[in-house]
Amino acid sequence: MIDLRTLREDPEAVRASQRARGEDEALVDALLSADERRRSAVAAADTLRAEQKQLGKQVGLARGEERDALLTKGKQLAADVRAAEAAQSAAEDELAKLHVAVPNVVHPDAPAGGEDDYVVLKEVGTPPEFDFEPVDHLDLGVRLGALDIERGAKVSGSRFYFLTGVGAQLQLALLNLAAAQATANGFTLMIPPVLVRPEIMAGTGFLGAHASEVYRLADDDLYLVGTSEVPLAGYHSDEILDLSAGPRRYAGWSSCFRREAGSYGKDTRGIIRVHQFDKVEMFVYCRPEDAEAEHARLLAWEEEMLAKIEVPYRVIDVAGGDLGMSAARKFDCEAWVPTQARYRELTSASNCTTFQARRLSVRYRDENGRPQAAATLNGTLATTRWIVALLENHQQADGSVLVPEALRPFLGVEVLRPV
RNA sequence: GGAGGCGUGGCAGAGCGGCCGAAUGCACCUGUCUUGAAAACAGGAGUCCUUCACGGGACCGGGGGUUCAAAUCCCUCCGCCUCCGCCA
Repeated sequence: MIDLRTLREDPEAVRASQRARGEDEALVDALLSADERRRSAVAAADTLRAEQKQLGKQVGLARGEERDALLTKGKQLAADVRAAEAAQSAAEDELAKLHVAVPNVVHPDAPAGGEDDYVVLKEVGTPPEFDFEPVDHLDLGVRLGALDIERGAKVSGSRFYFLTGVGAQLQLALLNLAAAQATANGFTLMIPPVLVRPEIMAGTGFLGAHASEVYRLADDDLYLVGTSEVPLAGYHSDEILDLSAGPRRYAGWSSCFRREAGSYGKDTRGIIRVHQFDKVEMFVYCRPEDAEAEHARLLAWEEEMLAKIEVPYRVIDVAGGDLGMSAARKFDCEAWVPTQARYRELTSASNCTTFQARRLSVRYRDENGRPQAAATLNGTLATTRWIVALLENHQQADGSVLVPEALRPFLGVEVLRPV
């Protein structure tokens, strides 16, 4: 949820944000007027309640005729209060409905526009030159005995796969490398639940426009998470955190589940886009004034990981229309995929400012001891998809794949060879 | 799956339908005392909404009901705990 105080003070900023996202500006004014109506409804109901409270005290003391008269008056007041409360609650519902529909206010420096309007912030490394025809990650994976898509489909359907032998080991090595880096940087490693309650899923902003992306277990009214961001954001919900010592940093290791609804025909080959994958994700709670600096740190940590697996990549500043509901700004790192001759997303670092925290009621005490909404951020350290970039960029003519130096201690071998 | 119990402030734990935002203890903060600390004593201290402010209102798991009036009575949902069974 956006901050209504900020909205009242500077509605134009929110309108500008809606424009940057390519969304409806009128929503802003509808929200403003709903806010106004709610506040007057609250004031009216408060006044009546105060009156009723006073009267109630008198009834307790009165006797005889006086008491009867007061009771009659009380009945009338009770009806008035009931009506005023109904009006208040209607106004509150209407406000809430509009409130949750407004996405986070886009950072003023984020590019406006849609998916293709990103800005490239930098490119690191150069795409490898092969003196042979490079093979894609699926063929490589099959030859290495690392990947079995056919049986994945047999057992679970399309977009499912088995990581087999060295494939499974490779993923563990990647995730362990990520977990080790996170731990070394002061993150608390977490293995969270991957099924969450509706209010947690809603609080993270995934039940809005992206609701169809989320698996739901109807019988139990639980949702399968698409990222450990969800349980980690819920971890401190309804709490007042002590952030005086700095940000709280968590690294969540979990399986992630995505329905990939509406992506028919996209990335159908291999493990680029799948229903289930594993990920180590950084998640941070901090004071709002520290969020932007923390966002830069998350990006730096992602780049540190990419450097360790030695693949060329670029960093993009994602445009407003492609941000998702909760993010104010998002930096993606995209690795070079040789057989596609283009960059593909490997990491994503979002600054959600106070948007998620306000929904989930995560607060901290400011220097005056007042509770305030905290800021939350998240960023990727490693996922199953990284295997794609790793295999393709480090392949050799004989079908073997060189293991990057940093990964060797975790994998135990220097080269993966065809079986 | 079956049986039972419980949900009150940071924690523990009281609470005849009106005088209960709520006793008491612990923890906490501020003073006094002390060279300093401890102890003792005095005081303070929840969250949310609303208001420029004074103030007003809401919150005793959630929702609904009874009543002039509900932490207290009724219904319902949710959560937690214990025991038995089953599974791993």
